[in-house]
Amino acid sequence: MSRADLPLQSCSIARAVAQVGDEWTILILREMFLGTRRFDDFLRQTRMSSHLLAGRLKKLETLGAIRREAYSEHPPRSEYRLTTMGRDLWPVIIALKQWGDCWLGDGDAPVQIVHKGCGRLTKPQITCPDCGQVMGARDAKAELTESYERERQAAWRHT
Amino acid sequence: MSRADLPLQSCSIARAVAQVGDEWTILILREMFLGTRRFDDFLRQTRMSSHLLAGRLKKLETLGAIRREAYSEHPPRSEYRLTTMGRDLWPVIIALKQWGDCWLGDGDAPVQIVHKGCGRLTKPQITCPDCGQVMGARDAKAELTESYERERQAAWRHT
DNA sequence: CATAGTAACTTTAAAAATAGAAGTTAGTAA
DNA sequence: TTACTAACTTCTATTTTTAAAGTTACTATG
Repeated sequence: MSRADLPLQSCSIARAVAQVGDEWTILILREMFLGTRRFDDFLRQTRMSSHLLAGRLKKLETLGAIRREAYSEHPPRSEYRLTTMGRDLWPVIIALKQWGDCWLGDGDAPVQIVHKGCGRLTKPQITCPDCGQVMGARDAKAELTESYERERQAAWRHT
Repeated sequence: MSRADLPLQSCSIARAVAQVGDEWTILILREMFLGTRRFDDFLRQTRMSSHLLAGRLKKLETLGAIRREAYSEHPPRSEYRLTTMGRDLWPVIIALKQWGDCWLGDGDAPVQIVHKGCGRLTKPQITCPDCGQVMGARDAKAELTESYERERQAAWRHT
């Protein structure tokens, strides 16, 4: 299967990955959350090629995760901003950051998060909304819908 | 800059992305969290090419996120299992899943999460460990270390 | 007014990664 | 003996990415 078919899968992770699961898109999102809005600033901060940046921005815009807004007509200039859909990717970026800080870091994390609500430096964590406890991989069990279960077993059978 | 240079960046997100920020690695991790352990099962469930799967598993093993364990000597057969480092990527997968379910889903999520602690279906959320409140992008402010700030401003100047 | 500079891209060509198929190794099962 | 499985590796065609140069539409400087 090629990556082009990922959006068609019934797994929502596969679909998410098809849209934002590549190196450069994630770096663009990082920049967005750091406040970068302009083409050349994305270029400078990520050092990706302009060709790719243009393509990725277009893809994110088509998807609806960012929107382009003109800040000058003459000459034509525009900014890119996150939509609600795009802002909802924050947990993904934060999760990557924390993992990177923890397992690949060399000393201090270059970026720290301040919780505006309480004003403190914080390391956001995943919790269960029902009982409030912190959650990790071992506290969770995946439950598949019947149809998804069938789909996965079908893959097992005939190849 | 090419993707090969990502691991050298001082940003921990860039470093994380260099290791696990590609389509197929994320799908492999999804399978790991669903309990898949064997080469051919990864192949069947992700439908990636065996060439790529072999490469990605090797990379994850070298990194230390998974380990290979023989479950038979004759014939030689092995399983892949998450290490603690690998299990710590759970929040990344969960964040992608929730975003996918919310923004790209068509009806029911194919996978649901049960919190073993309280036994309930749950949608894990990000909270501030200090005050306990749920957090989103708008509740957070990024604070850069001085050296990282300087590094970013240097990119701005001379090109 | 000519030259330099900036922002936001697009085009091109060469290099690298991927996809799909076929092949390999070391067995077990009919 | 033939078929089949698990876990890969090799091969080639196609696609994607990289890096560099070019384009468009201006503004600023001497």
